[in-house]
Amino acid sequence: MPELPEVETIRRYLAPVLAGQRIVKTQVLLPRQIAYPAAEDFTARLQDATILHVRRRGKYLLLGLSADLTLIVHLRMTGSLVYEQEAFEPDAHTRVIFLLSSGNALVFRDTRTFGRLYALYPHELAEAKGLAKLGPEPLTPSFTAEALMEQAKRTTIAIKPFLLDQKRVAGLGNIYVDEALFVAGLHPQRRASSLRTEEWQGLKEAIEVVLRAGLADGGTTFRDYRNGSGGQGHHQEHLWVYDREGQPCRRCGTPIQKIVVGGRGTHFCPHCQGEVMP
DNA sequence: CTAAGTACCTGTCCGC
DNA sequence: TGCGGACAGGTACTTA
Repeated sequence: MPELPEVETIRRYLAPVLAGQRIVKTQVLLPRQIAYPAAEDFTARLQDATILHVRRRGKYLLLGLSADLTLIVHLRMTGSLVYEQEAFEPDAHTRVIFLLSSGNALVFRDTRTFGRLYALYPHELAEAKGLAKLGPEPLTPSFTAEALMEQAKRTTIAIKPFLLDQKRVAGLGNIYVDEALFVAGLHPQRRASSLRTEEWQGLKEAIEVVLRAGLADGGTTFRDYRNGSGGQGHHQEHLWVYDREGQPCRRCGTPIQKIVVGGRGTHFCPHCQGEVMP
């Protein structure tokens, strides 16, 4: 579900409302979603910790706590993290509840239960397997066309799975990769190593454009995504290609096609997005 | 090392 | 209506 714009939307809402609050109690309803440490130790570590700040890296939410602890949340496909200000009853998909000193609660819900939570001390950060390996963060100066191009020299894969690999760029998922490739005018099955210098520059800028557009709309909600206050995003109303199979391209009117690339459903305009072999 | 396949889960939708 | 199968926004592990 959530990609960089969705996770960042959640972060922006939660950061000011959580800062300064103490975790009064942690209730783990589905222990297997606690990746590290074991659920009992997880709750013990968090007991009475104060939330200092809320940061993000790629699709990981990083809550900096007192006592040098970091509460890490990865929402994977269907997770949500919502600040509940009314009295609430856990529903069928409520997995973890953090009761806070304000009397409100931070609630982790997850239908498919792929999401993972960690409470780590600095020397344990490698327990969050993907976190340390993340590539450059888009929307920061570390993200450059040159770095992308350099990565592509050593691979034979198509540009679509290339961009989905979090080690190459952090935070992109299936929606925004399809959107970025449309904006850049690149066919998803092009070999990454076949892109010319100008195409890498255009792709880098397209990634920035689609991520900023998603952020401006508060993310994309198809079904499960909710922002930090439980609301929906609106970017699904402005997508170029994703989930638009058979509908006319917003640029040229040609029906959007859906194919499978790297095992993932892939939407593109056969007219606007060039050739597989340029 | 890369790359591809599979596993992890629940829910929804589509065709029969 | 009911049922089986395909598919879904992501990652980690295994295998070649």
